[in-house]
Amino acid sequence: MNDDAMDLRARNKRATRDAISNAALRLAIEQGPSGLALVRVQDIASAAGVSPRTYNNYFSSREEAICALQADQSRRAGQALRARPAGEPLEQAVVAAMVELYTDPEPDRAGLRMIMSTPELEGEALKAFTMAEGPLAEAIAARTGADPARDLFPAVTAASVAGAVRVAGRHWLAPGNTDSFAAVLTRALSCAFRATPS
Amino acid sequence: MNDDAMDLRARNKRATRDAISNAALRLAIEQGPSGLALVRVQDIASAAGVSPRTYNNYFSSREEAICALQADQSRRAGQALRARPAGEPLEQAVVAAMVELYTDPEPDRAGLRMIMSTPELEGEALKAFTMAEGPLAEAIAARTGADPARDLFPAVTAASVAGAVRVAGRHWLAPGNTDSFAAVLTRALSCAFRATPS
DNA sequence: GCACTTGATGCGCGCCACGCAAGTTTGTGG
DNA sequence: CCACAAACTTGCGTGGCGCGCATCAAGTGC
Repeated sequence: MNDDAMDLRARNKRATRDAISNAALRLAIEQGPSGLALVRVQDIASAAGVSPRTYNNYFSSREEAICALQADQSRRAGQALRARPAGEPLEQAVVAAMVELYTDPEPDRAGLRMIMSTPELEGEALKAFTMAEGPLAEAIAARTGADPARDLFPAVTAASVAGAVRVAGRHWLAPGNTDSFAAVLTRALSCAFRATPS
Repeated sequence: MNDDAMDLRARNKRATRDAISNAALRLAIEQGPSGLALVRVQDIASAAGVSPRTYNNYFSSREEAICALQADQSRRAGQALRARPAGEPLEQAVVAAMVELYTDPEPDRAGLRMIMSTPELEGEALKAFTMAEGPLAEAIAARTGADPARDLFPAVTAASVAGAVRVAGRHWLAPGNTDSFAAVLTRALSCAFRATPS
């Protein structure tokens, strides 16, 4: 995962991929949620210094390219939870892991707003956040000794957590909100674990 | 919502829409998750007895057409919960509502498998299930007297419930499973409300 | 160095979403 | 009963896009 842990080929690949998704997100933000159709594949490719055909080797749709960074972050949810001390209670560990994962650094409002409140991106955005569920469920199962094949608890909890992250994002973007994302996220996760009014 | 509660125009529109989404889902199932690319817009349209252009007036992608029935079902989640007696405890009401909504009739294995385990449909499928969250959150807020603008609890709970439904579907489709969907769904929802190993 | 693997690019094809402008059906008021 | 207006369907044309295929260039292991 660290750069010097892979060969030149892999590093170049990752670099191009990052360049493309960064360019895609940046251009999308520039046009805003309403002008997404104006962001052409050609624009993304040339902004990333790459041919349109190459762009297409990495992503098979503009939506996927735009949401790729968010998806990559979500993929790290499992490892974030595993990084917590083994003795820590589940809820506490999950909250700490998610707060660390999603608030380092504090998310970019424009980017998150672009992803979360553009209708054409809704499907990809959901995929991006849902991407956390698999790894998270595995990490939860490992931590609690549950059997992922029989117990529904790990997968359901992972889904609840991912859902809480989404809801927290939406609430954080709402006009008039002044709290830090960490605070909102903590509140949302606490709801997910209690499922009772807070 | 009832057929005779709308004029001819509305009924015809709904009929066309249903014809298209049914045709889309049927054709997709026939080709299986691997052959989705073989289902052309032209095929869906002619199977539904409608022109390709008309198909496009109802849906803006094949994926959307295929998942439309699932999406419509999810949209009814709010009303399903509101139909429960007012005094009933939240968890009990939610479980009853979801079981009634999603197991009447028992879901079609081929259809659900098509939707839930076809990579190209992942985004639309997530949208379809997530579509339940908004109405559900409103119904939960109404039932508990929470303020949707300030309290995260309704939205987070709705997201947990929708997630549990998805997880239940995946588990129910898993090879070797013999339980009824109602049973799996009940178990999943109970996990969502407790967030502790069952 | 040299053969081999892997990624980047150009080209071309089939498909698709959608604006536009008829043509056709449905609902309404005289 | 009829004409008119609103709404739906359809055909056509256009701009993009996803992707297979063949080729070229860069990186890798011996």
